[in-house]
Formats: sequence, C-alpha cells, structure tokens
Amino acid sequence: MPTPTPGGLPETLRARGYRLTPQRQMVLDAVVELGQGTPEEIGDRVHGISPGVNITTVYRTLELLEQLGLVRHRHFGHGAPMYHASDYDTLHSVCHRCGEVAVIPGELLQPVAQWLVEEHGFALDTGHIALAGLCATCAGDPSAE
Amino acid sequence: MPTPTPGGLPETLRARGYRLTPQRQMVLDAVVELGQGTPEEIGDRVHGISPGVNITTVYRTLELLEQLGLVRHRHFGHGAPMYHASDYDTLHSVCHRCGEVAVIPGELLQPVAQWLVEEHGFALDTGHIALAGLCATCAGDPSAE
DNA sequence: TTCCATGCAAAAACTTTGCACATCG
DNA sequence: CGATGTGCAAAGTTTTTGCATGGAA
Repeated sequence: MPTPTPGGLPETLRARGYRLTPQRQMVLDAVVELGQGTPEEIGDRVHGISPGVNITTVYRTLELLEQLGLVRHRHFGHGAPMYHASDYDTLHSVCHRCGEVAVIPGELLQPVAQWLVEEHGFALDTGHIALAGLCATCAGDPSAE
Repeated sequence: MPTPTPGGLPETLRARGYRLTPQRQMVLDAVVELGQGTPEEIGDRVHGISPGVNITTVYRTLELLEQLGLVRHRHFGHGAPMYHASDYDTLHSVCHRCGEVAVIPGELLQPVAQWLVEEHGFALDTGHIALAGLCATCAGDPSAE
C-alpha cells in the first residue's frame, strides 16, 4: 500500500542540523513504498534506483530516520527487524511454523494497554512486536512441515 | 525460581528414539535452574560443570528439547531468544529503552486470544513474545539515556 | 557393532566500526 | 571551505553446517 512520500524529510533533517542527501531520501522512499521491510530488502529496493548505495548507509540511515521519528521497526520473533514508516503502525500476528503474517486491529490490545498503564505505568507499544502463535493451517495440521 | 529437575528426560528421549547423553541432561538442568536464559547463558552454566561442552551442542540440544516439548523459547524484541522450561510459560513486558522486564498475568491476553481463534483460527501463543513499550521510568523521563 | 551425538572448524547471516574521500550547505 | 555523510573493507555477533571421531544401546 505505498502511501505518498511524506514531504517533511528536508525540514526534519535541517531542524536538527542534519544534511539532506539523496541516499536519505531514497531510503525513506523505499520504506514508504515497501510498507515495511528488513534493512536488506530496503537496500535492494534502493539499489534498483541507485546501485552504488552501500548497505552500511542503509543501516545508518534507518537508525537516523528512526531517531527522527520518521520510521520505526518491529520484530517478528525471528530474524531481521522490519522497518516501516511511522504512520504504518499496525499490529500483526505471525505463525511460528510457516511464518504467515496477518494484520489485526490494534484496538484489540486496548484493554491490555490500559491495564499495563494503570498497574505498572507501562506504556504499551502496540506496533512493536507481533503476536506469535499458530495460523489456522499449521494449528490444524500438526503433521505438515 | 529453580524448579526441581523434571525426571522425564530419559524416557522422553527413548520414546522417540533419541539417546540420553550427559550433555542433554546438563543443558536441560541448566535451563531449569536458570529459569530462563539465552543459548550463551545456558552454555556458560553448562561450562561451569563440564567445560568441554561446545556451544554448538547447546544450540542443537535446545532445538531438540524444544521439539520434545521440554523447553520453549521466547523473544524479547531485540537480541537472542530466551529459553525456558515448558512449565515456566509466562507473559512479559519489556521496556524498549532500558530493557526492564516484568512478569504480567497471561490472562490479560485471553480476550485477544479468543478473538484471534474465532476470527482467524489463529492459536495465540501467549508466552512467546514479550509486550514491548516503555516502563514507567523511561516513559516519564524522556530525557535520560 | 551400529548409528546417533559431539566437537571442531568453517561458513553464514546480520550489523557495526574505522577510515579516507566525497559532498552538502 | 569545513563539517558531515558515504563507500569500502574489515571485524564483531550470533547461529548453522559439514565432517570425522566418539559413545550410547
């Protein structure tokens, strides 16, 4: 679901004394266009436009963009983190077994979030982790590999 | 909270045609005694008893024990997975910022679990991931590093 | 005695770091 | 022009794999 590129990158960077570079713009664009992706996937996408961009730069840029609040990352349990634009902040479920990912309504965790704040002062970050378990297929068919 | 060592390892292994080895017993013991730990932590503990045991064996054994249902692992968002005995299956919250971990009642996710099964046939595994967010300290004090 | 399991070494996957050159402002 | 950013190469982590030897049954 590629959302239009946010216009705020140049301003956001300058406001904090950072420079606007083509690489930074391309990485942000890639994240937005992909919806979400691992650093490697984002790098691959950037390479499609500018093959010279180094994966190191992708890592450094993602870190910077996250600091600036433009992107965030989340973990699906295993492997590399998934980066996504800050506005694409959805709750997911992942299947342990086959890796299937589904988007689920974040409001589902609303009561949990409320309990955590009230009891522990803990501010739940709904989008940061995916709920793990077994998808319908894997749960119903324990034999398959 | 070290629980007494479960007695079932030899039987469980034999029942599936696996052999009982000192390494397997030591790894399981270490997991139980630690409550939970990363493969490295578990390896370190085993080394305290038998320095020759290779970390490779720890990885392979944890995988086997998980397959046998004797241990499970969970992710705290970042870094290495935490292995724990199957009966130590609790829900946790982790702070993004300082890493603080708290145990929280698993029943909190009961409604979420129910919704997931009914709507998607998805069997939520409550203990597998920790809920991420900011602890009271970090949430209230955004300046600190 | 016969496989299964282990140790060791090397590779793989993912990230980080150091440094000289390039480039934004 | 000067400070920041990038590419490149190398190293760091964590985990996996291949293979010959060792050990449980």
